[in-house]
Amino acid sequence: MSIGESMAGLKRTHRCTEVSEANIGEKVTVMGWVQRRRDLGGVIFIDLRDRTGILQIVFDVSTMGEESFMKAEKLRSEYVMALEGVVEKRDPETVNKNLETGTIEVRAEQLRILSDAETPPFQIEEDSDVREELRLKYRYLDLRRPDIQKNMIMRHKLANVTRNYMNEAGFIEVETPMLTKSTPEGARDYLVPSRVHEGQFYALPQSPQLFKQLLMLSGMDRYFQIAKCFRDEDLRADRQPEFTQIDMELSFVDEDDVIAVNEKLLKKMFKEVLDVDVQLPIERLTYKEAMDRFGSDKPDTRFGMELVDVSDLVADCGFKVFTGAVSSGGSVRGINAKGCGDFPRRQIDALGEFAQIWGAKGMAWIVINEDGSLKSAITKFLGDDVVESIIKKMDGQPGDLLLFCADKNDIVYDTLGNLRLEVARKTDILKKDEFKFVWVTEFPLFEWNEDHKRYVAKHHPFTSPIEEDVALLETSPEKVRARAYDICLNGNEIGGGSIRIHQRDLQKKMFEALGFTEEEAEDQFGFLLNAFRYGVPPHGGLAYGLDRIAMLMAQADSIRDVIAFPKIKDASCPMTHAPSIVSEKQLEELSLKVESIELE
RNA sequence: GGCCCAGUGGCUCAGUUGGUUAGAGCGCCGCCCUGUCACGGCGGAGGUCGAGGGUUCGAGUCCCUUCUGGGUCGCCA
Repeated sequence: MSIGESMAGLKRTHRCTEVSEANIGEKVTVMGWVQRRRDLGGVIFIDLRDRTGILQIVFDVSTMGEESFMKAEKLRSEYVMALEGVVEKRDPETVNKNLETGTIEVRAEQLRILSDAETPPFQIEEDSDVREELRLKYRYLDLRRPDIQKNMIMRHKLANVTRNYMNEAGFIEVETPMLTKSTPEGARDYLVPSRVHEGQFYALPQSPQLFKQLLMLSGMDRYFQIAKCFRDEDLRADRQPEFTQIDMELSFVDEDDVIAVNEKLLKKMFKEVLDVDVQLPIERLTYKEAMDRFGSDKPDTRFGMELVDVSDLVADCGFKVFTGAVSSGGSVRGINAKGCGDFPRRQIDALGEFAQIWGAKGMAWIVINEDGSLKSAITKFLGDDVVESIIKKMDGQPGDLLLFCADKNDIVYDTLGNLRLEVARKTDILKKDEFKFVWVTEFPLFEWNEDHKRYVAKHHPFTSPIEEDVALLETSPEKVRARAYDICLNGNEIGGGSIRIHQRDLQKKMFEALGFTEEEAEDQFGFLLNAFRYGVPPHGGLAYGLDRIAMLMAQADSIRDVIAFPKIKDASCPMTHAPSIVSEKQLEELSLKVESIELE
């Protein structure tokens, strides 16, 4: 039979670690969970836990009487108790330096067991290495663990700092609809059937994009929202189907204005949440620079190992793989893995296999031995002069490992960009407590989609092209640069935005370039085009992935560690078992029929 | 959808070239213990080795299939 005493007549006076030496001699009432029990016979120590930490309670048979003591003997892990007692200073030899409250303890006078508890399926403790499957099934217990609670509190601070800053900076928080219109462009939508409109569907927002633009048109001037967003795509360690954006939009601004506001926000966030100083201004790279130097549009700038273009050096050498790549419009580039010349052959081969994930047909390499001699399968094809010039250009020193990729440019970038990260991981040079920001600007406006055989917007269709490139919209769309910018932190895209199109004609031209017919544009975005007839301020904005920022701040490996109730890989919830089948009656009301389901 | 990794008491793991009755630590239960804080001591319970099939005299171990979870590529305007 379960125990569950009333707390009537008791009022909590302190949270666990709010009790301090200042309270010595006072009677206090504390409540919480039993973290640990140390039963020594005539005296029992209980570590009482709440979200603030641990407080030691002493039950002493000689001072509290047999009957009360017998109740204390029943206490077990995770029981919920209320306790009245007197705060005492501990003897010097019994001080626990590991506890915030280690110099005091509470001598129990009256105990109530508010709730008993079954033994939890895993121990509630910090740095638990229980498998995540189980943790998520019992997430409500997992959330009792101090490190996850710390993450939740940190996330709260992050949101709170953001709200305060945005308010001070003149932003108004406006809620936008969760039930909205499906737009096939972009990620898959989560659809919500309408009961009233038979056969029709709402979509959950992928972002408040169109609404925030309309709010600018409405004269809100500066809007922000901490907004839930939804995308029905496959999950990753840093991707959930529902996630939170810090979303903002500003009127009468250019790129520099948006960046200035956000640099101050980032500085404040990291100062107030982590006490980390972000140096302003944050470095800016154009997309082209980012790709040329780091092989990535979200470069990790915590370390060098930048890409070096050696195409001109090898264009006429005797190695067909290299000359072929150059003559067909691609390139040959390399990275210098400093001090990795001692990698065993097996590890170099593993890097070669890794390179193939990114589409490279192979990976050439040169080891510069400590005595200056070379080990490589390709030097004999290149010729001494070429090898020497390559090593010079790449600053090859004894003990270095040079890695090369020769292919079409996008494959070279992808391969070397990822090899660069892989080598960094293998050599353990990435420090999670180092925070390196970088803006990446001037993204291409479009990218070619091979499946659909047309250009698609790289950011979204409302992104303004750079003015001098507008003429290229009809002739060579691939060359048009966008007034778009991403903010990256340690190789993660944590936010992105753009200056939007505010001219109706240009917006129409954009839809044309994307292959929309006038009817399609009208059907999907008619309300926006229509709104644009009525006076639009130039505007732009940005949206952060709040979960990702929280993850990096918490130095967590997964976004799930900073989300209270995350979904797992197949987008289901192991605790609630959502999604689930619904009753015939519910389907009927929605005029829906499920054609076939696999029976369990 | 592809590839890679993992699955052995409640938890975390070990388990040799296939060989007796599958082990450890933590947790749990009982008894003892008045200054512990990873309390200690003594005793105890707890396992269809993810599931199914196959090879074999014999399978936790080898093979096939499958399930579950993680990572990743595709995908994510």
